[in-house]
Amino acid sequence: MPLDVLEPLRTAIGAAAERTTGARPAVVLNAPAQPEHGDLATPVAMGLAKQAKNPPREIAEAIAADLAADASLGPQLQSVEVAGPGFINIRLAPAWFAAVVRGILGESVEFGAEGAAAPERILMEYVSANPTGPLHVGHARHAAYADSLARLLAFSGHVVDREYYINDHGRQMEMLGISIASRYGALFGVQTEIPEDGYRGDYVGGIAEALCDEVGDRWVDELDPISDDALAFFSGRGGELMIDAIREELIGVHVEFDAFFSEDSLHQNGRVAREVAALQERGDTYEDGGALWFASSKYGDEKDRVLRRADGDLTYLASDVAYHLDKARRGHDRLIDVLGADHHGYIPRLRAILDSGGQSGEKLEVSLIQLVSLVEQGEAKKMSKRAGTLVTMGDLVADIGVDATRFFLVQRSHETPLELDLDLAREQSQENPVYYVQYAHTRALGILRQLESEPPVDAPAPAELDPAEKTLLMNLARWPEAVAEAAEKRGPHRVAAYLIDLARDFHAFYHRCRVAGEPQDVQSFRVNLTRATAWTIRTGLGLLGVSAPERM
RNA sequence: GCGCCCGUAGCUCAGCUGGACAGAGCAGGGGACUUCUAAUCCUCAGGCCGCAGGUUCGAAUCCUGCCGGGCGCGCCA
Repeated sequence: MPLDVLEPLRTAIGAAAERTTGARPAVVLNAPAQPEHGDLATPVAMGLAKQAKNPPREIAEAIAADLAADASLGPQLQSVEVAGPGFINIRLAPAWFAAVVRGILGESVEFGAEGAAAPERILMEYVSANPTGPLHVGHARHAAYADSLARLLAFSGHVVDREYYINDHGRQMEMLGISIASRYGALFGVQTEIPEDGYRGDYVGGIAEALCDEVGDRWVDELDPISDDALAFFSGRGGELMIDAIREELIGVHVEFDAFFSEDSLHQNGRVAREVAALQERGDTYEDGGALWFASSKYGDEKDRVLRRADGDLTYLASDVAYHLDKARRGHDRLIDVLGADHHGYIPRLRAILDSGGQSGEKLEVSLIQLVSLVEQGEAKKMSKRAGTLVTMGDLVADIGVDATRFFLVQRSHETPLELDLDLAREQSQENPVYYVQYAHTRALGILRQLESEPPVDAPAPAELDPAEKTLLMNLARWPEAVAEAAEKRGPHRVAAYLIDLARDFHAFYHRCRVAGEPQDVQSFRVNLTRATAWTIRTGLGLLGVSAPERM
């Protein structure tokens, strides 16, 4: 069970409302911006005013009186007041705050974990870049977003499988093979042309050298013109090396997968052909203009789509029929595809595939990631694969580090285009919010290092609390809610925002409140508060794949 | 033309299943280090929350229309 420290209060308020008005409302509790509005406030009376046909203030007064008399809360409430149009403002006693800290530190499962209302088995697919070149900053955003979301969902109690779909079939792989073969030939003095849309990056030469180490001059005599066997070797083995490199690079930014699923394997083992045939048997296809069409509009797509071109080649969609049905049949409750925003129009046909195949299209959920653009010296940086001006994920990480890269990329909602100022990212390395959060963590550990012994978790509350202590604790109390919301809304950026908030409150607490050397009860409470904060920051950063250093 | 996303402080963006005077970081002004690390804190300044209507006791948040920007609408992948 997750610990939601506010839940008992919500329940008590709901019960009080029911006793006084007969209706049981959903209770919203907020920490007011104005300290004179108390520690917590609820607008619940305003919502009840209409159906109860009484002025909101009157209802609020009744609920407040009932609440104040609630024996189960007695020692934890300091005061209950009605203010404004009918807000109920609650001031909590030190005993409540002490109970919260105790709850956080003494919980049997991790604080804030397993908060999902209904745990699901979820299959996430993300990055899935062609193995024809290194990952660029767009992939980096996908990776940072999806990996953080996966961690978040798992933390919330879901079972998450992570998969990378390798687009290793078709023309672009041949291009890669030809490009590598050309560079391979050059190592032996054999000059061949790299086609117009071939790949020219340095990495191509690197792969050629690696393959040369593997097979020596085995293929030198089959390069001009290139033989089928040679092409198969250079595309196949080259793609494998490329995927290895991509996997390594992702591990470097703490992004790992449970499986790498090859598109080409679906063709090799006949799955694509079988699934297309099954589609035909179901009567969801037709021929027109020499092509085979998927009648996806039957399932809500805006128009039908080609499965097999007039020239006999299967389209990318045909692979997706096999792949998505395969995924859907593995028994997950939900499939999450993380795709670029330009794939928006692709969603209805994916759902159509599932519906046609007897799976539910509803199972599929797509997170669309908006574009990352780079700005350098005040101008949009033009990125082109052809011109070799692509900024790779590796470049970015080398520039600003893994922690800053991940935090930067996941700090903003995936639904909004991200403009990343390279100069700023470099220069601001020290000012980057990630350091702000990390520093709060090291500060907390610094305090704890001073101690000779740990205080008991159930240390009694001091008679009075500093406002900074209260603010910090109220924010800690929000953690389970923040996690649950971030998971439900598929928005890991909320965790980043929460952590910046928490770090700010902790820094303020640090400046106002000494910990070591205070009277016993004060010190014990503050130590426990510090422990709870350190734990929460470390956990939160972990959900973002960012480290929580002990010293900086 | 149709679909999706975005439009909030000088800049980059949070907040959007409606709640009390709109937030953060950066940039700008002024302060705070014999004290658990100043990678910090405090403070000041800075906003027709794109525009116009509507719903509501209450709208940055919901609805409609418009304006501006991005992306997509292939027998490409």
